[in-house]
Amino acid sequence: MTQSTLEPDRAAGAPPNRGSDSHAVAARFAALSHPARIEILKHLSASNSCCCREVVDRFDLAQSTVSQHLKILVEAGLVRFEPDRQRSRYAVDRSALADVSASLNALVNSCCYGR
Amino acid sequence: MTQSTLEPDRAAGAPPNRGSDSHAVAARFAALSHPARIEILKHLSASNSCCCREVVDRFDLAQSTVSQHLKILVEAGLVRFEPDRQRSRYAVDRSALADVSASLNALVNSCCYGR
DNA sequence: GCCGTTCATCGTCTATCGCCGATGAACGAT
DNA sequence: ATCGTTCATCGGCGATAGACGATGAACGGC
Repeated sequence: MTQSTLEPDRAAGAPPNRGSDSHAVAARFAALSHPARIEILKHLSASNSCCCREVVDRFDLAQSTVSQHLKILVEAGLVRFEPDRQRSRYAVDRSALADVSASLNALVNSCCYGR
Repeated sequence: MTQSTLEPDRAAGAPPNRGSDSHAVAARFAALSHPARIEILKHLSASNSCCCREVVDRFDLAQSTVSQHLKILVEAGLVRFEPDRQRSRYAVDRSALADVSASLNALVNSCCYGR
């Protein structure tokens, strides 16, 4: 819906400019667009990897809420999920995060290349 | 609402990590979390500054929709607005954009400092 | 003075977000 | 076998996002 003419090179079989597809980039930013998720990311990275519960009693959010936030981060590819028995492991995907950063840098550069 | 314990160092008189307040950062990412707004940003920067109309007939969105997107970008501080008669001028605030990029870099670094 | 253009704003609609409590599955420990 | 813990998912609720058309103000040109 509403993808309209935003991505003219979308329908074609072209695998064009990886890393600067507006939809993909926007989706990643969306995952970062909530303070709770940013804090969760920090927390995850501080303690190399966490289970859900660990996050839950750090921030006072309901377990279901935290689970959802984690899911969003996972689906955005920013966090890797490893279902280890009960203690499912959530860990920051540092390269993915660096990737987003690179995308943003690219955007900033494309906005400043002339000067 | 729901700011709860997300910012543990909020209530104290501490002026702690300016520039990495999760709320502020998240708000900027929110502005970037829509493909149309990313494309608009690119367009704005390509043609140094634009009026609303110019953006409107580049992307096929209603004028009101574009106006809203621009407003969101302005309110996020990513775009500067100069009401020049009819042809209101919208221009990317490059330093603000660089700032967001820096915030994200900081986040990435804080996620990778150990390795 | 009158018309066309530009644009911000309002009202409306639908879809999604963000939160929660409840539920049920999976597993560990006793 | 049973109980407690962990966690993903569902359903519901209020709020917000994103889209549009319509409206009215401001201005330029005729």
